[in-house]
Amino acid sequence: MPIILKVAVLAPIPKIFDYLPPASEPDPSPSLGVRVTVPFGRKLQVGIVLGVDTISAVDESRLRQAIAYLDHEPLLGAADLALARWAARYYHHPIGEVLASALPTLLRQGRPARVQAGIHLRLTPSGQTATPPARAAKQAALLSLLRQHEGILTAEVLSRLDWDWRSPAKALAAKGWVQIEQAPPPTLSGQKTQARFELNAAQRQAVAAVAANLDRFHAYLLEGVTGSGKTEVYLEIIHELLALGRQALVLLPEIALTPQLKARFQNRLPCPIGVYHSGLSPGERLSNWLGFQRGELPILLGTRSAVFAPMARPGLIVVDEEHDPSFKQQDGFRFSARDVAVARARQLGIPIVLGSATPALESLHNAQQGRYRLLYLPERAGQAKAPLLKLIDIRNRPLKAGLAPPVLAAIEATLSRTEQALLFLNRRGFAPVLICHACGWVADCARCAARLCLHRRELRLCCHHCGHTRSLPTHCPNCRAKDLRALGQGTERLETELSALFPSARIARLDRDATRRKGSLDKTIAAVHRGHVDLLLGTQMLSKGHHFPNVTLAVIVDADAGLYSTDFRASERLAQQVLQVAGRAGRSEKPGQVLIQTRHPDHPLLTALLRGGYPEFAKHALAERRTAGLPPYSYQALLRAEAHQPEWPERFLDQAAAHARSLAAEAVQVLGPAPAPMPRRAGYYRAQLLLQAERRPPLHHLLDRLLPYLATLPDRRKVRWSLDVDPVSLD
DNA sequence: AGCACGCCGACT
DNA sequence: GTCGGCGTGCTC
Repeated sequence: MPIILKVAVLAPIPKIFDYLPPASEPDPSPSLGVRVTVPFGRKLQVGIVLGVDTISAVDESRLRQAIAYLDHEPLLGAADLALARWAARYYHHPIGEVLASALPTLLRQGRPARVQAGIHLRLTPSGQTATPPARAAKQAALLSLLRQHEGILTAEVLSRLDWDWRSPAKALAAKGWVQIEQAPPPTLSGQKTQARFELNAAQRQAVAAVAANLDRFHAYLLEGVTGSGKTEVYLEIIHELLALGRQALVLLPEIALTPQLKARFQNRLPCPIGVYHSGLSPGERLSNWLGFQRGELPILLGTRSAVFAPMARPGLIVVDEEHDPSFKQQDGFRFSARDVAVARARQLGIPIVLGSATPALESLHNAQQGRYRLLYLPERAGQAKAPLLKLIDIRNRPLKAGLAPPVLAAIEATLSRTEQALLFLNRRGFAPVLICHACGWVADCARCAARLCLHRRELRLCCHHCGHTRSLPTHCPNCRAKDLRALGQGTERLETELSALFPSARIARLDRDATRRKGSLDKTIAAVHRGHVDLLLGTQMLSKGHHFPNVTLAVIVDADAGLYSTDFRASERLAQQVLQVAGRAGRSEKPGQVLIQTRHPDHPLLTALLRGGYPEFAKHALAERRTAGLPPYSYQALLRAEAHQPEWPERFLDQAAAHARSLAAEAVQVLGPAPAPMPRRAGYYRAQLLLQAERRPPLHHLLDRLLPYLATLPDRRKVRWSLDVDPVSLD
């Protein structure tokens, strides 16, 4: 009887391939989940052994022999493989790519599952007194860094440098000024943990609810306004789990949030804490992934790719800021880390806590349906008072810097109390439109159906969709007139105009442009904390995570874009952003005020938000969704296609739609195809087909049969197409 | 995804 | 007469 390996090659091929075991291995039958190198076409590939069998559908003469196993012990256990299979099926995505996203890059490339000792640099005595070489700037920089860091640069510090330190280090070593050493594996630092926090009644209840059921799957939605102490609840539950010897996986939407959460965890929990996100060096990612997989690290804090990290002793999954759209991957394998996390917890039989001040409407609906248990934290912990929301009707008001008189007065008053104000404007750049006042010409992107945005400091026009930039014209390319005008307002313009209105105020801006330089984000935030900033303005970067205790006024400069958008989720995002920004204000004993500028002060969603906060908003928004038959009252899948030729995407989707309609009972609506909301991007014409159903099974059943059909369409090669199950954005 | 094979235009 | 364009199809 031959032994046949069922191998998922780590490539986007929706197939499992059969191989004969490697010749070199004494034991031909490996554990499932080990990596194996196999000849694949003309190249070698890394794959995962998903099964061992004695028969193959492929003729035995065509089977090739695997080269070698890469692991003695499987990297992915039965549960991890089952999760990958589930995700591949649910998202209709090739299992090989699902598995690839479950592994750190080094393992994906076939490198050994071993933690490499990190390299560190040590200053030698002669190096301490050496004069830095004048002609080698990098060497001199390393020397001065070493002197700043008490003579030692660890692998962690070195990996954060954005220049190549290796050859200068070698040069310094050759001079005898520096020693290059292999660091021992990181050891447990002597932990001094803070006393446990005094929980309030709601927090205690939440902890008790979860702690009572640590041995089985249950999903909890922890809804608590900013400052109500959600983190303390996580910490307390994890504390209990650690006592049981179990592990916790904590997911965050963004890399930027990991350092502060790690610091809070470190302060309170007497154990090492691993971090896993794409900002780490490949070596660090590998070592933390392996540490968690082997059970040496009790806690792993990571972004969405961490959801697949194997757990040696599963205890708990936490998804913090669960409403955040960043949990949905927006290309390739389009999974929702939040939803995969729930599936994973269910499969492992452990609890999962989804935390947010502003839960996704999907999650609230799940709670209402009894699928999740709602844990509510109503009050702000400590003495902090909830900020007061107020709508500012800007219709027919004279605006300065885009701000109405009452807003300007509030800023003035805040400054005079030497408190800080925060302004949220979700549009970077100086102005979103450049128009010729003489002939009406508008600066358009050549490759997108979009306007170019004016960036005045750089004297450039930029496309925010494809990254294309060009220099700012001095006169109209159409009529040669010199009267080009900037329409609309971005953060750069707001900053300029604010500094004219408040000349003595110290103003800082937080957006992608202002924080492009490494470390400048931290610098700005530190300056705000030290009170060196009076007015802080920026995009959604502001609304994430950071606490600014002396901010007592927050201004939402433009709420209207979120109210009348083609995207049905825009208002949900607006409400979430308003409250997240509001959460930055008045955190300590100082009450905060939030002013929301709008031309629609009677809009029912805004008035609901003001009347009863997020819960009231959510009630109305959910009612709207139910009436319109939109998620969470229906389920969607979006088939997208794009091509350089304008007619191809729709032609391809027409065929897809025709087939879908022939397959679909009335249980699934086939909507479209239609041009995408942005019909051209980066030179590609884009169209989409929306499939919607009241229940999931018929939708997935349809997809199961539609996708193989698409693979046979001759026109599929004319387009780039992708399927997005549970899309969060329909563009 | 790679990577070949394969059949039609501008060059030594 | 060849080099090379990217359309088509396969990878156990």
